[in-house]
Amino acid sequence: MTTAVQFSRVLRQWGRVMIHHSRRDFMQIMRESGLSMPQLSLFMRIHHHGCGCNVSDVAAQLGVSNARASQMIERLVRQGLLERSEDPDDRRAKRITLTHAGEAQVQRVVRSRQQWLEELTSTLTEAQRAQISDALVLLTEAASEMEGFQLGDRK
Amino acid sequence: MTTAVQFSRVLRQWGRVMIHHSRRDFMQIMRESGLSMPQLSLFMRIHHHGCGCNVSDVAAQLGVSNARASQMIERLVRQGLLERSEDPDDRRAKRITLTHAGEAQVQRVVRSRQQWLEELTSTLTEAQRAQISDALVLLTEAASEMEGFQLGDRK
DNA sequence: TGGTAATATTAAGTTCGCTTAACTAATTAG
DNA sequence: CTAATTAGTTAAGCGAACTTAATATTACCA
Repeated sequence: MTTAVQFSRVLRQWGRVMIHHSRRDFMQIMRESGLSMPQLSLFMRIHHHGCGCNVSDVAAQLGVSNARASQMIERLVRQGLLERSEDPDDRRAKRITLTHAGEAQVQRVVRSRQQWLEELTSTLTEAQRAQISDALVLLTEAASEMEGFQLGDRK
Repeated sequence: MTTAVQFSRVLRQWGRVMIHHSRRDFMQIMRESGLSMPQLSLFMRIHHHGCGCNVSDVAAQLGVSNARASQMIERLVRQGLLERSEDPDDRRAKRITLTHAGEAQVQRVVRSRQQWLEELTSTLTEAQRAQISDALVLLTEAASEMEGFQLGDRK
């Protein structure tokens, strides 16, 4: 018998494990790269958002004034992690993109998560993987339907 | 057929959904309670750690000097969120614990996560729950074995 | 027992994050 | 075409975060 309470406890436990790891890796990379939490988060956002945010977008994402966003971007541009180019459609605006070096930082985060999950994968049998995979698809779809969370199959 | 690559992609997707929510709720509560990220994180740590950390523990957890930890704690004690008492075993040290009000802040975070998961639970059938539950137990145990992550069945 | 190490706090000073305000340049509206 | 708006940058300044150094108290050790 699986009561709703038991079920949600199992969900929470797995969530704890995931978040614990994710957080630890993230902070590790923060330290190693010398980037702050908002900075690295910003990189992840730009990466996932795809292409060009402008300065105002960045400010809104970070919950910060336009002036501050401009200052942060300025510093990161000087460090060679971000690139600032004119928006051809509106010459007042700037397109903010990751440089090769900036993208590399994002990849460190992505890879660290991937690595842990793949280690985990390797400890499971084929049958277990199939079972878990089906279950997680169910869950993810349920969550997605619950509030239109953007899944997106980005690469 | 479930290849390792496919499997780990499914895992990542669910992870993304979880972390996205967890993060959003956390920041919401930060804003509402007027606590900073390190402060609220600290509360979660103290809560999960069980009983009394001392000042040095807090400093280590936060990656900060002892002096700074002492200052932060001082402020939170004044706000009535933390309690500072003498360690009977070592009278140099102080035991840092959450007050009722501090624990209440932790509970806001805990409940917000719980609530989302329970909403999710309610959209699933009994059979689906059982299936997912089994799968997550497998996963959590695998992760636990992989590196002795402390599960702990607190309450 | 006397000296050294550990724990916590306080003081002083520095750095950093962030905001408001003023300014420039490009766009849109009347 | 002029006026108003919008995007971004720069400057000035406040306050919080953090550090080092000094101090007090307690524990350990030889």
